[in-house]
Amino acid sequence: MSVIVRFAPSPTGPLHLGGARTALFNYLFAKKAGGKIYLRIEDTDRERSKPEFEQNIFDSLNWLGLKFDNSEPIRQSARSEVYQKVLTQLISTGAAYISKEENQAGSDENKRSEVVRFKNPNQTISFVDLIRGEITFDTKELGDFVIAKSLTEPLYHLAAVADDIEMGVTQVIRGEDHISNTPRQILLIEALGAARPTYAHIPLILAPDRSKLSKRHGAVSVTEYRARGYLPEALVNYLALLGWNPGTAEEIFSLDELVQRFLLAKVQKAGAIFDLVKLNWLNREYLKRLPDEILINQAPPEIDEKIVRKIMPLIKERLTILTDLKQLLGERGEFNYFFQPPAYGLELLKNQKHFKKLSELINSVGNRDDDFTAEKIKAKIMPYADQEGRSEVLWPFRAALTGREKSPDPFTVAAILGKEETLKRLVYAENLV
RNA sequence: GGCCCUAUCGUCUAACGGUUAGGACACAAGCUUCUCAAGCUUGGAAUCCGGGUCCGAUUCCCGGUGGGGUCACCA
Repeated sequence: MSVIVRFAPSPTGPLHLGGARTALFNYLFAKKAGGKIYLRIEDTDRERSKPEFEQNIFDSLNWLGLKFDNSEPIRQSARSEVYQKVLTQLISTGAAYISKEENQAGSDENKRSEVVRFKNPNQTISFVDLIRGEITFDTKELGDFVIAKSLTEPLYHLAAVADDIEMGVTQVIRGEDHISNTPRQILLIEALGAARPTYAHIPLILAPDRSKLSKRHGAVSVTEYRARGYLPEALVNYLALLGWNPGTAEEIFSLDELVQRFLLAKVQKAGAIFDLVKLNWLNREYLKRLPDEILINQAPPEIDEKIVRKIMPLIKERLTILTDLKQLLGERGEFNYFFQPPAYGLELLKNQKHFKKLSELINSVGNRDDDFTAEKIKAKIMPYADQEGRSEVLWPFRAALTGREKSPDPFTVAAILGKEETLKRLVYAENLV
C-alpha cells in the first residue's frame, strides 16, 4: 500500500517550530517511502481561524522548502457537506445522536441547546504507535463526546477522521499532545467502518524549563526565525536533529539527505529541549558554506561593495545569523573602520614611538595590489616587531588602523585598506596629541 | 487529581544483555602573529532510585520518584 500522510495545521496562529517539525517529519517519511504528503487546513473553528495565519503557514512551509502534493490545500471550511453526510450516516446507524443540552445557570452563553454526540461504546482501545509501541486506553471516561455543534458545524475529531478516511491517509504523524485524542478518533473510524491509519506520535519540543514550548518562551514562529536571519536549511537541519538522529556522528544534512536517512524508528520518545545555542552553531555552519555573492547582496546598498568583497573572509568568521551582517557593517558596527577613518583617543595607542618606522616599512612594500598583501606586509614588519617587542609595536599599529581594542590582525587590515590609507592612518597616529 | 507518555553528560544524543558508556553543542585550558574572530589540540562532565531476571544489566520486568501531555460545544 502506498504511503499517504498529511500535515494538518489549524490557522489560529503563525506556524510555530513544533508544527514545522511535524510537517518536516511527515515530509521526510512520505518522501522516503515514495508516498504523498498533503496539506490540510483545519479551519472548522471559524472564530479563531484567520486568513493571515493561513498565509503565514503557507509562506513558512514554502520558505522551509517543504512542498506538498496538493497544489491547493484542502480546507475543511469548504467541505461541510462531506461532514454533514458523515454525521447523517453516524446518526442513522445509531452511532451518534442529537443531544438536547440542559442550559445550566451560569454556563457558557455560547453553548447550544442541541449538539451532536457520539454514542460511546465504552470499549478499551489499543493501537500500536510507530514510535512508542502499544498504547491502551479505556474510553469509558470519555463519555458521549461532542462531535459537532450542528449538522453543518463539525468539530475537530469528526472532521479530521472524515478527511483522513477520504484522503486515504495511511500514517498519522503528529505531536505527542494528540495521543489522548487517538482513542476518540479510532472510535469514530470504527463506527464508520473504515480502516485505521497507523499512528506515530512524535515527542514535543520543550522550552528550557521542560514545559511545552510556547509563545511565553520567546520566539516560536518560523517567521520570527526567518526575520532574525536564520537560514531555512539550518532550521530544517536543527529541527530534524531535535528528536531524531541518523545513528551516526554526522549532523549536517540537506533536506534531500534527510529524506534518504530518515527513519521513524530512530525518533526519540522523550521531549527535547529547544537549544538556541546549537541552532546558532548550525546556522553558522550554513552561513560559512554560503557563496560570497549571496552575502554581498545582503549588505546594505550604501556600503562600498569592493570593500565588502575584500573583508568577506573576516565577516564570515563572525556571522551567526544573517542580520549580523548589517550589524558588522553598520555605522557603529565592528567593521566601520574599513569604511571611514577611526576616531580614538591617544591612550588606545599606548605609545607613538614606532609610527615613523612603521611608515617607512609600509612604504617599502610594493604598491601594486598583489604586492601590498598581508603576507608581504607581515614579512616587512615582523622582524622589527620581534626586535622591539611584538606587543610594543603591533598593538599601536593595529589600534591606529582600527581605533579598536579588538580587531583582526594589522597586516590583514592594512592590506584591505591599501597602502595609501594605511600610511594616512599611521601619520595621523604619529601626530596625535 | 484521573488517564496517557516518558527518563544516558548542562543541552541534543550513540551504545546485538558484555564498551575505559562514544559523538556534537556549550564550557575550560593550551597552541596558532599584539588584541579579537576562526581553526586545531587537550580536559572536566551522564546511565533518576529500589527491587527482580541473568554469569553479567544503560539495555529486559516490576515498583517508586521526577518530568511532560491531556482531560472544551479549540485544534
